[in-house]
Amino acid sequence: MKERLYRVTMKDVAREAGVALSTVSHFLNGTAPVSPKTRQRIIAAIERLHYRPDFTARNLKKRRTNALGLFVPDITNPFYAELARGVSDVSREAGYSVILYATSYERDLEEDFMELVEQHQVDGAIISYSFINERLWKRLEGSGVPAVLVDVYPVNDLWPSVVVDNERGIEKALSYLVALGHTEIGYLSEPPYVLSLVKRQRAFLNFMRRKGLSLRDEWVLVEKTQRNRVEIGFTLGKELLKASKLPTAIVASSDLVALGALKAFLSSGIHVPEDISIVGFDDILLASYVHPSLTTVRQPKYEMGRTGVEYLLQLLQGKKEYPTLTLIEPVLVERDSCRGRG
Amino acid sequence: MKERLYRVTMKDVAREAGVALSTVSHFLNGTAPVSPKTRQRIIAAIERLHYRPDFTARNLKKRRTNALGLFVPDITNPFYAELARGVSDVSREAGYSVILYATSYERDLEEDFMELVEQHQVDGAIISYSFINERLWKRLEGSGVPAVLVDVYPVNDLWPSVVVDNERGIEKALSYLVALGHTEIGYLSEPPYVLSLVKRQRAFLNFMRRKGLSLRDEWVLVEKTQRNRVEIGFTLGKELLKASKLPTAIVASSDLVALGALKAFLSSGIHVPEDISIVGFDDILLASYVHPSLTTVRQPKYEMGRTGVEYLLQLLQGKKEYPTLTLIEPVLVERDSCRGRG
DNA sequence: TTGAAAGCGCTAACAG
DNA sequence: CTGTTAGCGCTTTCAA
Repeated sequence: MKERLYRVTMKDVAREAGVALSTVSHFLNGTAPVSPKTRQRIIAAIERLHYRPDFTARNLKKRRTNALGLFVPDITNPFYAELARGVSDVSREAGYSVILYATSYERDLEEDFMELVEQHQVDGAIISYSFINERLWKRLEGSGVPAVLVDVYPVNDLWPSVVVDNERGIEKALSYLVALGHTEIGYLSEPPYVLSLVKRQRAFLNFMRRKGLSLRDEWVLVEKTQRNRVEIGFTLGKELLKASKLPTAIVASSDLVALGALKAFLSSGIHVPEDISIVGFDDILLASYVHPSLTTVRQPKYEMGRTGVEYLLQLLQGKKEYPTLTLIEPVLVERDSCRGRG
Repeated sequence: MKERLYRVTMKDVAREAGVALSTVSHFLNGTAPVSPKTRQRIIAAIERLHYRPDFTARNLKKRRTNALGLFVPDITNPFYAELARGVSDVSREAGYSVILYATSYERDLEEDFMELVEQHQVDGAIISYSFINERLWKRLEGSGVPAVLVDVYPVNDLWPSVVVDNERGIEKALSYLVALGHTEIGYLSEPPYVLSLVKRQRAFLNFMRRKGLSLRDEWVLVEKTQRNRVEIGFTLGKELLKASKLPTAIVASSDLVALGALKAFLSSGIHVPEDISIVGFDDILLASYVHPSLTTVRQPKYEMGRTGVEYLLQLLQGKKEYPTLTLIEPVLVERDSCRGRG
């Protein structure tokens, strides 16, 4: 074992203060009343010795880790970054550390994460990543570690799930476009590798059929391969421009895809919103700062992160006063990327 | 203490395998040779019992935590998100967890972070946040916890520091603009609350003076209050438009500020790059996806994160084979936000 | 090669 | 109110 600086322990404090070890512990944890005099002596001793409790020891005794694991596909995606902020804030308020697990969409990191969980390196997990693999969910379940799903639909009734109402979001976007007079509407999507994306796409198709709006194959473009979201949007946008006829508006599966498409249009001399209107999904910070600023369906990411952790904290206390599925109402944020038709 | 599922411990494995506790440990850690037969029995027992070592106990014994602390001002800032990815990847490769500490620029979280460190909840720290407060550096120093600075200039010679060569970056940007024929150049900056930003601003002024280029007060706009970077850029951009005469080009202190300024210009009918050229700093992912795409000075954020952790891992092993200050060479990335003059 | 035993620093009965 | 004591699950001498 490596040489280390001498560590001040509770034992030292007890000796210095002339009291028993347990008295110090009781004082520190408030688990038993301590007389004012001993209290003073303990405080003085702690001060003098610069004592700091050792969390590892405390955690071993209490059979916990004081940490929560956050599992996201990509921390550089602003959606997850905002989510992480919400998670981080509430966790800290509750005295927990958050261990970041960002996969960069690499499959084998899922296994690493399960190791982390099974080795009890976290007390609970916030999962914002849909395991395609059913086996991993089972493994997580088997670990006995409490978990919450954020932006992931329920997979069992053990874990609460917090997701935005994706269908509603798409419907709001489409209703808005229709109200503006649009009838020829396209849909650009990243690979629908999670249920949220599947639902958005399905909601789009359903709405269009229900309203009897034309639905062309060349207007519904769904990327197959997993890669940078903006690049996907750019490629799909360029692709759309090859259509025999352009739709007058498009809905994108996410803001990043919308930004990519926007760039594709502008760089091809297509004006937004004059020639084509765009609605995004998520409302990342940058949506309001591109030109034209992006009209989009807002997901309250920060709040979703907060809510997720709040549920998790309840789970950790053995309570369970929340629904299995919490559907968050999305909000349409009107900006400058859409224009009326006729 | 709360009721918990029964935990399989090494003791159980030992009993199941019919060997001593320490033999199992030796096998698991390779600290002593184990005969093939006992090896088999142990493996079988582990398998049968679904045993997973408990890290808390191991850590207590080894006097470590197996975690690294990452301290950044704002995880939703793409610069730090990319950095975090680099940090996260290397840490995990080395078997460490990374604890995310994102402050959202709140001052009191610095104290929280110091608590984390002093309570030995991390084995080392990656600091990407300049404490204004000298006291906090001293406190970190006093904790004895190894640290590295990333995007923060050295504060002592205990901790290695990895920063981009900010002066060179600004000079590259300006040389580029000058080569394009620009002589009237402005500078928009977020609050220079860290040395990197001070250096950029200073480098700008020095370069301009050295080249004998005109330097107007109304072209050098530096925000005073800490807030959203893009909003700052937007405000400053609008502000610049009030100048008696517009510069033909501007350099921004960061891409986010540049994006805000770009938006301000475009929304005021000023064309980029026709009317004014813009150079950013950082090269965040989105720089290439706005329209026009942003010419910028690239900081290799991911690599800086990696390098920082690599140094930290060395520190943790007691080695120290690196310079106190590692200056990373910035790269000018030409895109579409600049145009030649005359 | 294997095992017994002494803790790592702290909490929590339990007794006084 | 204060002290004694038995571990939490694991690593690591030290002996056998």
